[in-house]
Amino acid sequence: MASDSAAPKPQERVAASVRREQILAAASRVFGERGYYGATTDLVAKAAGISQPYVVRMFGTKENLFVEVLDRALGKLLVAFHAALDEAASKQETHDEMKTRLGAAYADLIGDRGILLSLMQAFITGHEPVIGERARSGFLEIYQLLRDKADMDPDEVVEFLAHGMLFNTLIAMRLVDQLDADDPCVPELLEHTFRTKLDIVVNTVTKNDTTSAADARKTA
Amino acid sequence: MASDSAAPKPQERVAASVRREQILAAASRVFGERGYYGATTDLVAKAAGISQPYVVRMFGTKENLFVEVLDRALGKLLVAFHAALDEAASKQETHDEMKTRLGAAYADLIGDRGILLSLMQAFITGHEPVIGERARSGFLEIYQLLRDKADMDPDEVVEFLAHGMLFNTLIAMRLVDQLDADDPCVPELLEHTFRTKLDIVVNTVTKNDTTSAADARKTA
DNA sequence: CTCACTTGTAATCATTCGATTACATCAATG
DNA sequence: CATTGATGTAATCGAATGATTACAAGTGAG
Repeated sequence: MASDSAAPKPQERVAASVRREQILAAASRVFGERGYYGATTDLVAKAAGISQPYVVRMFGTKENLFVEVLDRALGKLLVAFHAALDEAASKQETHDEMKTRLGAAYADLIGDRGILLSLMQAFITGHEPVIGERARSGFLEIYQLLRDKADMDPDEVVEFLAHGMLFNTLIAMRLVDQLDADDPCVPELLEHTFRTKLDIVVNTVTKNDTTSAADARKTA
Repeated sequence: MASDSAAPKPQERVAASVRREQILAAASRVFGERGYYGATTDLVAKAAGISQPYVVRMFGTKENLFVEVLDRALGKLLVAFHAALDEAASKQETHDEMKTRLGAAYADLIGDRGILLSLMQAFITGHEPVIGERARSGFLEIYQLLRDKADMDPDEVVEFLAHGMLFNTLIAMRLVDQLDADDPCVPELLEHTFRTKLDIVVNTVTKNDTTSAADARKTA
């Protein structure tokens, strides 16, 4: 214990632009898991493997950091949808095929953990002036994309969004790592919600947790 | 300032059982609006018109209070669904009529503000051991009720739950008091989501806010 | 080499928050 | 009336948290 003189501190210096991305990735996970209030700048710092003051200095305030995470998440979602639409158009798919493709694109976002959960956390923080405003405008942006670029009528869009919100909620609720519970309802509900994407969801969400990055660093 | 001798303190004593209900009602609003972490025992106390230590002594911990709010909300939801099912059965309604009735019962819960939002806040706090466990079991309880007592097959239940989650999300996002915004998408999205219940949602959610009870007390 | 800039942290501060303690005040009961 | 329990708060405490300051150490240009 006291004779631990081996590695006093690796102290590897990294370009600020790289650190910024690392912090945003860590913040996405932490905010997605604990929400705006429940997440602390120190948790983000530990998840990113750096000190808490660095996080604050890089983004000024916790609110700024959250907004940046939110903007990134929205951007990735919109890019994924645009890509799916382009793909569907290039293959001259039917309307239903395109909708399936959009749903798959949404589900695949789970691979980049934190995106959907950060969005969800932002949505239910509507009472915060800055965050709420950004969340609302972002949601409307998604709505308009689906309606205009995907030629969906309002009812179809609502349907699509509704399933997306259930998707997010079940993941946030952590029902996905209760697949082996004694209640047979769990797999039934999950299978009928996630369909062909269930394996992706379970495999990406069950693995790791918020503190994995910090733990790995400490262990190493 | 110093000559203020008019009303030093009304100090009306109320039975603890009544206070308990007042606190739970206030907590339901505060937790529903700000979530588990964002809500403070002092905000709840102010909304209930009492002191912060009283809130803590009555429920022991903030977590206990939240769980009790969650249990109440779940109970009210289940009661509302059971009532709707009984009503549908007594009138020998069709399957679709019953589903419409269930949807209406859900929407009417908005009248008791905080219920749906507290539930939603609990759902996305799945990482908290105690709250998460209760949220998951409650969600499964709802699922089973709809599947077994309402004779819905899993796909129908998922469909129903999905729309419920979008419902909750739009309210939490505060899109409902943006009806008069310049973006014509807002009324379109809201109308296609809330249908005939839009007026109820707008009228109950737009009015008042968390601090209304405390403000009224102070003003009086 | 040296100077200036970048990257990074330890230490600390002021606030906030949940919780505890001690105390006050009202009401019922004998 | 006096006693006792219920109702309620002021004061305060310790821990957590976002933010600030001061400082250390690496890096590249001239």
